[in-house]
Amino acid sequence: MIETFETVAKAVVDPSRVRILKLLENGELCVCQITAVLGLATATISKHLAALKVAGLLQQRRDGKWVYYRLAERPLNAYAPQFLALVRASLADDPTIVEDHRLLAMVNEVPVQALCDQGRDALAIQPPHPTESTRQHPCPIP
Amino acid sequence: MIETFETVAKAVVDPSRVRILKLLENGELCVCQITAVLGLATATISKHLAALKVAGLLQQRRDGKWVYYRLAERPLNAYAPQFLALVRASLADDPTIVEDHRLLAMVNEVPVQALCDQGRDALAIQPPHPTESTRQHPCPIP
DNA sequence: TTCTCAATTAGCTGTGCGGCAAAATGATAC
DNA sequence: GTATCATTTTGCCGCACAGCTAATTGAGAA
Repeated sequence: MIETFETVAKAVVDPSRVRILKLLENGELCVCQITAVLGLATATISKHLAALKVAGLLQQRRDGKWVYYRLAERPLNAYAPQFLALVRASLADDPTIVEDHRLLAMVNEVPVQALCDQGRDALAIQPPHPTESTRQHPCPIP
Repeated sequence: MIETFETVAKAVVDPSRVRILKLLENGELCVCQITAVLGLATATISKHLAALKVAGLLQQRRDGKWVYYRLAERPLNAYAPQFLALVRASLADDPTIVEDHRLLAMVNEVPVQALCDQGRDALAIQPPHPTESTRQHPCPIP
């Protein structure tokens, strides 16, 4: 009861886990995709994903050598849906979340294989949609 | 943004703080009343109350030498109302919460002054509404 | 079978925090 | 003014956990 509630609540306390949940609102993602966006060690991401899964917030699917995670669409415990709804209704305009989604858009332009090989570097050669924040200053100061 | 969210979420992670929130759903309570129900050190309760207040979940009122806390009825930050609603909709049948409410009923039978003087012992001499769990066994085994 | 490699697990370190006792605070009573 | 006393703050201890690197796992490729 209260232990289950605590487990789910704990999953939502950590900023990294909230960022993962917000990313997955757009659909399932491979572990290396999440890793590329968050910029943390693969082991750390994996541990977070395990915690979110235990809390009943995520589900898992294997495809070849990659593992995809998605938001749990079926209530795996009494509190998961309510917390998911709360997160979904929150933080859409948070700077970190916005930046994560921008990186996610870039990640989606790259084949998963490239991400697994090069990690975040796979994004560096992918500026086809320049935005205000990524656009180079015309006269960079040395 | 996400820091505020984290602060409120953190307040809901700890079981003791959830128990306090559930107690206050019935109306405001004095610090020593909460202490008597939870059975923790006064300093610990005070720290929890401060955290809940900082998170925008509680408000404070002084009456004589006692301080009363109540659920924040006006949104003090963007996420407090949603978390309060989630807690309110949860754990009504949790054993710990049920027991807390039973103790709260006993606490309400005792003047606040008695609680401050004797703490939880003030409840021992107050069995006017015997329940299954408090009723004495007719032939106590020595 | 053996090799490869994405993902997980194990082991470690530093930090955050819940619990308590003791000291400080501050409003009320005298 | 001083004393009392509910509450808060401080200082400390032990534990839980986020992060990392290194080792292990296990599914697909050869």
